[in-house]
Amino acid sequence: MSALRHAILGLLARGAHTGYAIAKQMDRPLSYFWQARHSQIYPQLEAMTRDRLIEPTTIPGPGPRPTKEYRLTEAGREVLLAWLISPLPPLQAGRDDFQLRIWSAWLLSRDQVVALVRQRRALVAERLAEYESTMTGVGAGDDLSLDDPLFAEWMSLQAGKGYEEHRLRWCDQMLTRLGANT
Amino acid sequence: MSALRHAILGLLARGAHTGYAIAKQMDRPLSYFWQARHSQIYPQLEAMTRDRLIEPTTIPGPGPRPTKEYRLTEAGREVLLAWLISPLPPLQAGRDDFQLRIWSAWLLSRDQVVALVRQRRALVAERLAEYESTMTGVGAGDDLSLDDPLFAEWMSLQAGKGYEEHRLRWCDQMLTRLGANT
DNA sequence: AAGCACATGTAAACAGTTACATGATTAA
DNA sequence: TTAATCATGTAACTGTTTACATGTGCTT
Repeated sequence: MSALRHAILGLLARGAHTGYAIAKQMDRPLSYFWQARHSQIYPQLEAMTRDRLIEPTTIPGPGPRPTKEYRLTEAGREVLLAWLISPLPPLQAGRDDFQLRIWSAWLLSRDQVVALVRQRRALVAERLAEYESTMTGVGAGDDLSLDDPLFAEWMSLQAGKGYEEHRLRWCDQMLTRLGANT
Repeated sequence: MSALRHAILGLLARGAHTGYAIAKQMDRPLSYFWQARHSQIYPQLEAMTRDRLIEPTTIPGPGPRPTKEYRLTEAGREVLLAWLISPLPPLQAGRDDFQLRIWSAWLLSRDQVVALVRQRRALVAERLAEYESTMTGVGAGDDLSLDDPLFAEWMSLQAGKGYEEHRLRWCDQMLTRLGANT
């Protein structure tokens, strides 16, 4: 199951959409959602229909081909739910599976969301510790010369560490909002 | 010119490396650098050699095939520098061109780094404004029910907004360190 | 009448992952 | 002697982008 499938399932769980509407949501990268072009989405909708995760109904619309509105099948909803509560993959660069799951967190119970965020928090804390131990080896930033490769590395590490700190704070904020202690 | 090429050029600007050493650096995602597997790197090194951006010298080493150490050519250095000072592409999801450039910022003058970070800051500030205007439409988070899709959207938007705030703070920190006012 | 948003698709190229394949050197 | 690390490559597959292709309905 690819991330794109999960993104589409997450969108359709909120209601029926045409391929065009899905493509429009995924075309602009705001709100931390998945990004994809319509040329990727239309074939994927075909494949998901074949796999009985979604089903189309033809509705009136413009253009040379029939306009189709897709909705989740029961199997589709089950696949989405199973993915939401499966163990998180390790942190990786680029596209973020966890962030995609959060978009569908409204389908889960409070306890399930808390468990998901706690898993995330553990992974982020681990990564943050790696950053901190790496950074003791690089130096203080103020002591480094601008034309020293270590200065550039320090800048990169500052960015990476700040990023993980943000993600950790977010987890803690959400756990507080959910009424769970960190 | 693909991002992978720029990543390899940035690494080789710091000194000669074997394909294996490059692959090792790029295999672990720490320090905000580019991620790639050796299966992507070896063919790319071939292609870059053909394009005269890098050149190999055979050195003694283990295994059935010759061990090659690559270094930048003058043309390679020029391509790297030209990329570093070219206008930043728009913010996109996933892999981050700017973060990759920062890794090679030690090759630039103070003024060039300041210009680069200011460009970034402008793009991030623009995005942050988009987040803020979107979030007024969603609501307060505390008022929303956990099983409301808007609650999940609020969580996503909180994460995205916090991310942009982090990037903005990073720009300001770096500009201060560089002795430039925001 | 021109231009834009709606709407769906395909083709070709490029990027990236996983798995296969080989073998020397070094340390436990 | 067994295992890890060094070292380089290819093949098959999956994912993503860019460009091509078509035509309606609404607004200016």
